[in-house]
Amino acid sequence: MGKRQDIMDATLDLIHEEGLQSVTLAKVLKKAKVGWGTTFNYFESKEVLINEVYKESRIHMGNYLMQNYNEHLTVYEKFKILQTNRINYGLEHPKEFLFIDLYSYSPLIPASLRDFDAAGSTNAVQSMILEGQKTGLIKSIDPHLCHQLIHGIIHSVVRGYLINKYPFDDLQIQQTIEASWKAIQQ
Amino acid sequence: MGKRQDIMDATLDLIHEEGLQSVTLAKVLKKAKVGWGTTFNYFESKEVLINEVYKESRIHMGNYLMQNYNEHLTVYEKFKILQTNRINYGLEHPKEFLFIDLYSYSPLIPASLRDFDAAGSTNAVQSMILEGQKTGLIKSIDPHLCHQLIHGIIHSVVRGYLINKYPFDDLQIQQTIEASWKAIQQ
Amino acid sequence: MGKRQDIMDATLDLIHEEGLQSVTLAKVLKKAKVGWGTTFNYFESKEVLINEVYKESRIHMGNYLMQNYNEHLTVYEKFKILQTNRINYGLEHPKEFLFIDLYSYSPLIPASLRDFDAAGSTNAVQSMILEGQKTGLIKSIDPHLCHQLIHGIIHSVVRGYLINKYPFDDLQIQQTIEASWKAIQQ
Amino acid sequence: MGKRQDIMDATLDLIHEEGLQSVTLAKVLKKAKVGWGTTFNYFESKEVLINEVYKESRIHMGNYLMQNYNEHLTVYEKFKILQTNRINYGLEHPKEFLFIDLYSYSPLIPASLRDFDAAGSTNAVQSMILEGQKTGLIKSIDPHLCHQLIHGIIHSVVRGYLINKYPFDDLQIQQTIEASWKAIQQ
DNA sequence: CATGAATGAGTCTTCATTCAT
DNA sequence: GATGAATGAAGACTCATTCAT
Repeated sequence: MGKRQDIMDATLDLIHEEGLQSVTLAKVLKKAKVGWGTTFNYFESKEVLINEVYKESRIHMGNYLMQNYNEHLTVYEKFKILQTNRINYGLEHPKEFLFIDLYSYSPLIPASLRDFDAAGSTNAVQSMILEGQKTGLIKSIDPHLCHQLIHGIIHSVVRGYLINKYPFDDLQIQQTIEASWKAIQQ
Repeated sequence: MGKRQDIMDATLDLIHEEGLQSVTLAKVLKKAKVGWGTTFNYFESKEVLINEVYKESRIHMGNYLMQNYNEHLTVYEKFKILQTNRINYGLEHPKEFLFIDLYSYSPLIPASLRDFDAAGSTNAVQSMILEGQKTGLIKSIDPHLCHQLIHGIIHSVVRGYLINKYPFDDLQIQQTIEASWKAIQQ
Repeated sequence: MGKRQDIMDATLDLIHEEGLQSVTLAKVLKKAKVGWGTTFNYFESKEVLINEVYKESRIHMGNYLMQNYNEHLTVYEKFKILQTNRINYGLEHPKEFLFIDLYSYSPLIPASLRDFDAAGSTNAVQSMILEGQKTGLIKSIDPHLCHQLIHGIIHSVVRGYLINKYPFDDLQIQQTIEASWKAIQQ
Repeated sequence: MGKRQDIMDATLDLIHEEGLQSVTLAKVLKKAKVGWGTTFNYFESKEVLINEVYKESRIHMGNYLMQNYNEHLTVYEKFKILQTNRINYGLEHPKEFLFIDLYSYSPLIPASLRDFDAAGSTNAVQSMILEGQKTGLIKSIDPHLCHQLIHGIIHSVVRGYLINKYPFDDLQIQQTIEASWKAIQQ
């Protein structure tokens, strides 16, 4: 049971351990304990495999980001939940988090894949921003820029933690979320 | 004179156009219009070539970041200059900017190279943060975290612009710098 | 079945025809009618391939040298059998014989490979010499020198024949063996 | 002084230190402290250079072998002088001795070069054998075979010494010469 | 004469992909 | 479905040779 998943798991592990460019199918199938042919039964090429892993990670993260989120919360509550979820996702699932970050900006990624909105989380962030701007809570800056800004803070800070630059506990998490809120607050 | 530079320029161009992993020496030397042997006369391996390009870019950016900077400015002036310079560097030299961002977090980079402080700009940022925290202008958060935070905003926002997510003119630049200041302001 | 052996055979043929230094994998795999990848499925590098061919040749020769040999023969009978076998091996298997001679003295060979005693034939020669010296049949000279001496005669003479310097039939074989015996006889 | 000789000396040194196949012109000209162009001013190709080094070594050895030799000595005296000289040449000039041995049996050597009789030493050995056979001192075996036999003993034994298999002083030298004489003595 | 930058054919090696079993 | 032997295009790197100065 689960050869397909074994292959994807092994791929993500290898990306995390050795980096995307040094992942070879030979390593993947050795780690996943499957044969050459099996791999190609499930994924028609290496590229497809990588893209599937990315897609799965995006869906996984997308769902995670939407935890505790609902339409009826205040803007600030939405903001806090989305940012907290994003941080926690990075802390709990660093492999997926870093791979998404890396691959999203790689020239190899198909545009359609990069832009797809898993679980509607991108849309949630956008509408939270628009709502905040309408009510005067959030500064009137280009919503995409605003999105990139608060998103970028989280990724940068979590990435810095993951390569061991500094401690990152509850205190730092609060500070980071507050900083990102101040950054865009009216 | 100039073959060495031709090779490095061609390399950086190719990294920008096709991504680090799809840079092959064959493409580089074709673009630089030199022969195989020539490449190896100047760089003992492909790895060395990439590292040299990175180093040169870091030095270039380091010097750029220090423009108009001096010890006697106020904390806020220092902050503004360093952040503005970083943005402008990204806008004027996107190839170097993106490559530095990419390679700095790649598993291929030698640690010594990643951590070297070209032109003292890293140090300038650090001491600006410490000075601001001492005078109560900047929040008391881990200085490395603070550094990563304001650095990350710029990189994220410029990177977003460079892949055409939104317009990015004087207004947006001001907004970004202000946002990054608010993020860490006491 | 037999790709591995095809590759080794082609390698030995090429070494014999063109010399060790002009053996390229391209020639080997063309002669063996296999693809590039196949070669590396069986031998992790060219060096390993050469060493395997050497090892196989040494084992082959080692077994051949021990034909008709047993512990209970007289010293002279042992001597005659070992020397005759060595000559016949050279005549029947010139490719292996010359390659062993060549590679054994090459700086490329790993010491462990050079010194391994395939089929115990080296040991057999040594103990034959020691036994002969104890019974007074063979002169009291350093056993390794003695070994090198009688071994060297055979190799030199067979090698001379193989590059067509003179006829080499039963008569010459007898003369050579007798000469090598007289050389060390008390 | 003598760029040409510097190059040849460096070549022979390198052959001795690293083996014929790992000698590159780059190493030679670095060791000889000359430029690329200089090398090609004196030797039109690498092959020519190697052949010149071989030729020079052969002439050197040829002259050495003829030391103390003259037509009027007895057969045994001639034999002893020629064999002793050959051993001493090996001991005093191992680089040339081993290279000659190696290259003479390499498939790369031009036949004309292999067969040329520097200083007439080959001829001296041949006529010594013929004279000895005529007077009944030496066995009636093919003169070329006989030549190869006594030549081969020396090379094998000296080569064995040079790679440190056993001590080789006056005693062993005498034993070796005597052994080679017994081998062909009537 | 002496030099060394420039060259590219040739070498080993990697790795995604195919296909017969 | 599962397997892995066979493959060859494409990669980095070497090194003898040329030629302008």
